[in-house]
Amino acid sequence: MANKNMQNHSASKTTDPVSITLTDRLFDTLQRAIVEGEIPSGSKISEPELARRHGVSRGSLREAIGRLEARKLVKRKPNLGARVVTLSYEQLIEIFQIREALEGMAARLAAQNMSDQEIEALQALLEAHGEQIEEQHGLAYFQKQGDLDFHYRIVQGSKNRQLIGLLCDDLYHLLRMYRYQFGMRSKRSRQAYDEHHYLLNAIVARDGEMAELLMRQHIRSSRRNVESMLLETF
Amino acid sequence: MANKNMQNHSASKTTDPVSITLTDRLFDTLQRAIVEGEIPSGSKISEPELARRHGVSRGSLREAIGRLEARKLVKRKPNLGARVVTLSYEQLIEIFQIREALEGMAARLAAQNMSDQEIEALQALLEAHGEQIEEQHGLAYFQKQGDLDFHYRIVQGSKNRQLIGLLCDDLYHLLRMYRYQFGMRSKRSRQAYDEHHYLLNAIVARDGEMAELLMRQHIRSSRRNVESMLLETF
DNA sequence: GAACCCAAAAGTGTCGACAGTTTTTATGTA
DNA sequence: TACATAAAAACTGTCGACACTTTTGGGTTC
Repeated sequence: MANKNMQNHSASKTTDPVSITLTDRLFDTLQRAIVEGEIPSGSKISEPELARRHGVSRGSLREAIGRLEARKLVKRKPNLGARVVTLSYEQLIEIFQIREALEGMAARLAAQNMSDQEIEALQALLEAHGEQIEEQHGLAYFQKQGDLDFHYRIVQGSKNRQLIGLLCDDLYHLLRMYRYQFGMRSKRSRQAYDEHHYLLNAIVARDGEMAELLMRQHIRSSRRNVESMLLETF
Repeated sequence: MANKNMQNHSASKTTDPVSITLTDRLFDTLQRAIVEGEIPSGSKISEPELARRHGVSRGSLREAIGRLEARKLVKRKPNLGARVVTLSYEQLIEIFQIREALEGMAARLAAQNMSDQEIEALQALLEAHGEQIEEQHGLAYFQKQGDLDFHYRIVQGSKNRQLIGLLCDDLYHLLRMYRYQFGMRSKRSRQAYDEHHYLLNAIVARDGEMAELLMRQHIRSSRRNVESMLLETF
C-alpha cells in the first residue's frame, strides 16, 4: 500500500529539479493504464476507489481525470462521473481522416523545415527498420513502434509547435489505444516501409508538395488496411 | 459581492435539467474574459485573487484553469502558477497552417456528408452576408462574425466528431482571441465573400476534391492578408 | 409478478485548511 | 550603494470533510 504523505521525494536533491507534481505522475500512470487497456475501454471510473488504490486524495485524482478528458481518453458527465472512452470503428476512421490532413501538412512543413542532421538521422532510423524487416520478419515491431517513431519525427520536423502538440500530445495516445486494444498487427509492413522511403526521398529533395501528397497516400493506405482488417471483426 | 454558498440554484426546477456545474460556468466566464482580452494576454493568474473575485473556492477555480490549459489559452508551470498565453505572430501563422489542413479536410468531408437542407441553409446564410456587405459596407461584421459562422457550419457539415471538437472546441477560441486582440479587420471581405461562394458551389456539386482545394486557398489568402497587415505592426 | 415509492448507500461537486515552494521584504556587511 | 542572507509573506499543491445528486435495495400496492 502506498504511503499517504510523500510530498518530499527526498532522495537525490542534486539531480532532481523535475519537481514533477503528484497529479502529473498520476496522470501518466492512468494514461498508460487506459491506453494499454488495463482500465477497460468503456468502464466507469470510480473516484473513491481509484483514489484509494493510488493512495491519493480525490482532488488530485480529479485534476488528473480532467487532463485525461482533455485528451479524449475519458468522457465526463456532470454528477454521473467519468467513463473511459469507448472505441468504435467510426471513431477510428475519423482519426485517420484527421491524421491524413494534419500529418500531410506536417510532411509538407518538414520538407521545408527539417535540418540536414534531422534528415540524416531519419534516414538512419529507416535503415534500421529495413534491417529489422529482413532479419526477423519483424512485422509486429515495425507496425507498432517503428511506424509511430517515423511519423513522430516527421511531425517534430514540421517545427510547428501547435501541430506537434495536437498530434503528439493528443491524437497519438488515442491512436496507440486503438493499436493496443484492437491488436492492429499488419501484413503491410513491407509496403509501409517502402512508402516511408518514398516520403523521405521527397523530404530530402525538399519537395513539400510531394511530401504532403505521399504522406496522405501513405495514411490512406494504412486506413484501408485497418478497414479491411476490422470489417472481419465487426 | 457574490455570495459564498449557492449550491442550490433553486429557481425554476421545472425547466432546469441543465445542472451545469459551477466549474463549467466559471470556465465559460474565464474563457470569454481571456478571449476578449479582459484578462490580458501574458498576465499571471493569481488563484486566490480570482477565486475571491468570483466567489468560488480555489479547488473549483483550479479545475477551470485546467480546462483552459487544455485549450491552450493558459500555460501552467509547476509551483509557479498559470499565465494567460502570450500571442505571437509565429503562433498565429502556425494556427493558419493547421486550419488550412483541417478545414480543407472538413470541406472535403462536408461536400460528401452535408444534408441537402444544411446546404440550403448555408446558401441562405451566404445570401444574408452578401446583402450585409452591399448595405452597410459591413466590413467589420462580416470578417469577425460572418466568416466564422460560415466556417463553423462547414466544419459541422463534415460530420466528423473528432474534427468538429478539435476545431470548434479548441482552435477557434484561440483564433477568436487573436481576432479580438490584434484587431483583425480586413479590407478583404468582398473577396472572402466571393471565395465562400466558390466553395459553396463545389459543395453543391458534391465535389470534395475541389472543395478542399478551394478551402485551402481561401485560408491561405486569409493568412496572407493577416501577414501583410501584421508586418506593419511588428 | 410488475410498478411505484421511499429511505439508505454510494458517488460527485465544492469548500476550507494545512504543507511545501517561490517570491518579496527586511537586515546586515563590504 | 551594492550585494548577500535570512525571515516573512504570498502562492501553489494536496488533503479531508461536508453538501447535493444519483443509484440501490426493500417494502407496499395493484
